[in-house]
Amino acid sequence: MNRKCTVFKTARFIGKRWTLLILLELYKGKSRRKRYSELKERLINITPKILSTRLKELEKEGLVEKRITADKFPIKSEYSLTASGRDFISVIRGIKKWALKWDKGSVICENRDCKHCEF
Amino acid sequence: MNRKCTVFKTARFIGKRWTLLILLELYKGKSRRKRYSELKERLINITPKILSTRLKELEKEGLVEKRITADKFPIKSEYSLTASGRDFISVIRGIKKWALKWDKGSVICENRDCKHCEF
DNA sequence: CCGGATCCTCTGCGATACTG
DNA sequence: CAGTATCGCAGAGGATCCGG
Repeated sequence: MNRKCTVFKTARFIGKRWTLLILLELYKGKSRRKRYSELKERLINITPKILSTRLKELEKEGLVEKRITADKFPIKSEYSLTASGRDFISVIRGIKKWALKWDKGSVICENRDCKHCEF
Repeated sequence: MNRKCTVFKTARFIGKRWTLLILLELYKGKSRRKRYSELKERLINITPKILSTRLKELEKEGLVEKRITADKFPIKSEYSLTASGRDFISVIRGIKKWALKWDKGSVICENRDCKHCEF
């Protein structure tokens, strides 16, 4: 396994800031589409640059699908999880399961215990 | 989930370079202990600084156990996976499984297909 | 309303040299 | 043998302004 390895790249990928949060936010609504502004509003303190960067990365990796309606104003762009994106949630669940098993469960996420996180 | 969240921290953690490789190297020998120099030799191109940094991080996170014999020369320090470290391999397997499922399986790891990786 | 473009800072990581 | 110390670069990430 080197830096070309998919597993390694995937690990680096999900290690980036906001990536998991964005996936979670899209997952919360199941397959419902979310507007860019909607995501920005919910992801407290995220900057527009990072959000658009991450969305592009996720789109490129095939976890997120973008749909634009440019025919009429205002232009809307909506994002949703693809099949692989939804499937990826199970990977995150694996991480969470491991984290909760080996202590670390006391840490809170935005004032809620990890145990009650929607993941 | 914010930057204090364990899941998020874990994700960032495994996203660091060499971390997975070190865990794999320690896993290869099952519970066998590995010397610092042994790890350095096997992990091609790793610098001593990064190796010692990662080992400290892993030790701090409780995935790796260090044992030193300083009573006689030469000083030996040996590393091995803890129970949580061994358990973490399953998380990596989850990542691999996902990666192989959604294409990406064609990428090679040090001239071997991911499918044949020991993880 | 949805981003792109810029600029700046800060950290990760690597190379090299050195030490108890 | 098992690490530190020092330097420097490149990329991640943030703030802010600009444009279709």
